Amino acid sequence: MSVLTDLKIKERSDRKDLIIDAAERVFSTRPFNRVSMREIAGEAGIAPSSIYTYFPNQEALFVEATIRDSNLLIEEIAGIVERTRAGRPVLDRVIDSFIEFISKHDSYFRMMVVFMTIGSLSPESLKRLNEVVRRGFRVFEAAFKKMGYRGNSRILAYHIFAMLNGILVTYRKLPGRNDEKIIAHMKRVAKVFRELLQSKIRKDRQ
Amino acid sequence: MSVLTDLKIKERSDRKDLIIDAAERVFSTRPFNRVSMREIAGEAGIAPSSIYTYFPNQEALFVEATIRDSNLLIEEIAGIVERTRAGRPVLDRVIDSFIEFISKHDSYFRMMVVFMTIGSLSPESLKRLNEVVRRGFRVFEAAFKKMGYRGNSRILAYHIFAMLNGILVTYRKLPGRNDEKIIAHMKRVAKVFRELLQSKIRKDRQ
DNA sequence: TGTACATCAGTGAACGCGCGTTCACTGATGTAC
DNA sequence: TGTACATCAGTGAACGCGCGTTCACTGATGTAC
Repeated sequence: MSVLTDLKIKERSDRKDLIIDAAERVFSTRPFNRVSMREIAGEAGIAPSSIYTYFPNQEALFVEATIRDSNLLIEEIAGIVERTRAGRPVLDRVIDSFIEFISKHDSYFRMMVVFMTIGSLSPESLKRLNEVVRRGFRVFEAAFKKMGYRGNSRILAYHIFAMLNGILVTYRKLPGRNDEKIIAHMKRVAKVFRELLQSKIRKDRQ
Repeated sequence: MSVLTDLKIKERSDRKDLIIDAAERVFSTRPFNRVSMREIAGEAGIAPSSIYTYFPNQEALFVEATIRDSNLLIEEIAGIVERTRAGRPVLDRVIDSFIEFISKHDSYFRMMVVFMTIGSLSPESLKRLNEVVRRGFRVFEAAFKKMGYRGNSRILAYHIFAMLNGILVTYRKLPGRNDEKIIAHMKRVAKVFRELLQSKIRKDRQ
């Protein structure tokens, strides 16, 4: 019985993933005010009403998608921080990976911005999203420690997270440039922070 | 005849302002997916159709509102940079003023984010908004020069603008804190950048 | 092995709603003689 | 000063549309005997 139940749960989660995949494809091809349950259902090849078998409403679907992608991103960054040996340029790698991930997962980023800007989420959703963000902070802190920063790395984590978000919001849609150029530009702008921080760390060591 | 024409133009611009004022009041009290032409008209005390006497469509109204506020903000920052004597902490003042302005003009910020995220503006609107952003960069550059920074102040301007945007997007709606605390938090996080930059300027001077 | 029944993912049609925008019109104001 | 006409800001009703969500149902699959 337990085996069967497990199978059921697995199946259910597979189907949820399928719907989330479709939602992301829609999110990354339409302006977000055009993303509708009908559109998502069409992309997934099911009836709009079927979505409600797996998600209680639209917000829950978007939140679940965001959390799924956040976990991917956090794992990727955590892996980089872990694998980088002391003395190697961990922050550059973290910055590059963050910017590349979000450029590749446009849908994820747009959902994030919607949540941050709308500010009318259910308490349950808010709680889940906040938990993810806090885990993200911890990974950034680990990176600063690895760089040899001895000051308050919590506020640095607040700073870099917001700074990277800002660069993505601000330059994601530079008119008249292709994606590659835009990504290069974003990385260059983000590394201003890394250079300043490194210069400070060296100075403090003296 | 010219005098009368001038009066007409003045009147027209006054009425546009009136509608923009109403739009901003609506924008700052409703989540932005609830901001409608009907709602704005109601707030302005006119019929929805009357808005179309002054603005060709919704996008044009939002763009005009954004540009009006941007000019206010840029003038404020430019004034601060101009009035601050050399050696005084110009960047702290600029940061504080930026964060306070945008916290006070929530509607402005939300429109900005919508534009940056949607990416489906008409070329005309895009051009006008870009022109404003470029003027903003120039003001930031002036501030860095005033601080005695001798390096590439253009990329610093790109950086600080995006960083401030990011801080506002990310922390504007921290759950469980009042506005005052949130503003203080944002200023603290933004000043990480100022501290690092100042440390670098001092080091370069040695 | 065959039959009756239970479960439940998935459906299609519909509900009620609010949206941006258009358009024929009204009525106040200004102009010409 | 009085009358006919032109202008045009502002209106109310309507257009067509797409939205999130609900619900009575179907039909495939699994279970019990």
